[in-house]
Amino acid sequence: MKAAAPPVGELPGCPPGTLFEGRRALSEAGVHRPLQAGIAGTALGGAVSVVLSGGYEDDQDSGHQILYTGEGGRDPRTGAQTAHQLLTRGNLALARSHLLGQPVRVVRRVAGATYRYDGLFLVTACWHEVGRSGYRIWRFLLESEAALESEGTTAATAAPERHATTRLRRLSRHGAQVKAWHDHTCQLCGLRLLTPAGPYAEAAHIRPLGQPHGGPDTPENLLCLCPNCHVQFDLGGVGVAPDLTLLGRPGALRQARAHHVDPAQLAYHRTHIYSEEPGPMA
DNA sequence: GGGCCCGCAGGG
DNA sequence: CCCTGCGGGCCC
Repeated sequence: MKAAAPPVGELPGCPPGTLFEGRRALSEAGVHRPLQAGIAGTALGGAVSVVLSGGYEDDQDSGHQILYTGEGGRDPRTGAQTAHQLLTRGNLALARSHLLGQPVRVVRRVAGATYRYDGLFLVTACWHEVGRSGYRIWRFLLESEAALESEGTTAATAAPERHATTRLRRLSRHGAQVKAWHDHTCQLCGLRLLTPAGPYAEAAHIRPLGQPHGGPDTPENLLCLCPNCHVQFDLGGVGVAPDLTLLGRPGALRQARAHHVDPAQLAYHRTHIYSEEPGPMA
């Protein structure tokens, strides 16, 4: 008999705002089981809850948006980063939540040993960067589900489009042009996906638009991709080397005469989105 | 199923 | 500030 998967989402009798005295109480209520770790969950099932206790200087918390730093690689005595953070344990769990579009319970330490359950958040971005220490750290953007919903129902919102997954994808003004240059052929795998209404392709930003990445909406920052390659590219399973050969699979980036791809954006994707780590089910 | 390793505690 | 801690995921 396998242990029951930890419950995801809202817990009955525990609405946002519920207070807990100490980690023990949090644990016994099932809101956040571990007594010390900040991330709860499994490598396959994803993260189910996180605790923000202000331990990371780099974390930013603006209420509905939280920039969360992954775990590991720190000296337990000094807290200094002394090794790369790996996509394992809690970091992998959060990356799985991103992939699965699975909500994460967020708990904040509000004073002393008092913790407050603050509702469900989605992992809307997942990337890595090299910090001042010279070591790689993983970062996760958590956004309040409630805030995302009200954003979606606000008629005034412009370009952002959220699909079934939590990947934030925005429409490009130059998408049609880039697709035309490539005749709707995927630049990664060469597929030209046919439908009765015509060939289908997607315009994929190399360096994602908007925070935290801040990529430009220009043709030089776009690729013409099939839906499968688009997903894998956005989630870091495939990258493009400086010589335009592919990373993570055989092949090379297909080019069109009129379409200049900015090497700097490909470099950004390599150093922040693409990851060589094979993942739990490779 | 058992040990091992780990962490945004908590108190002294 | 330092050290003991405890449950849980995960690998053997």
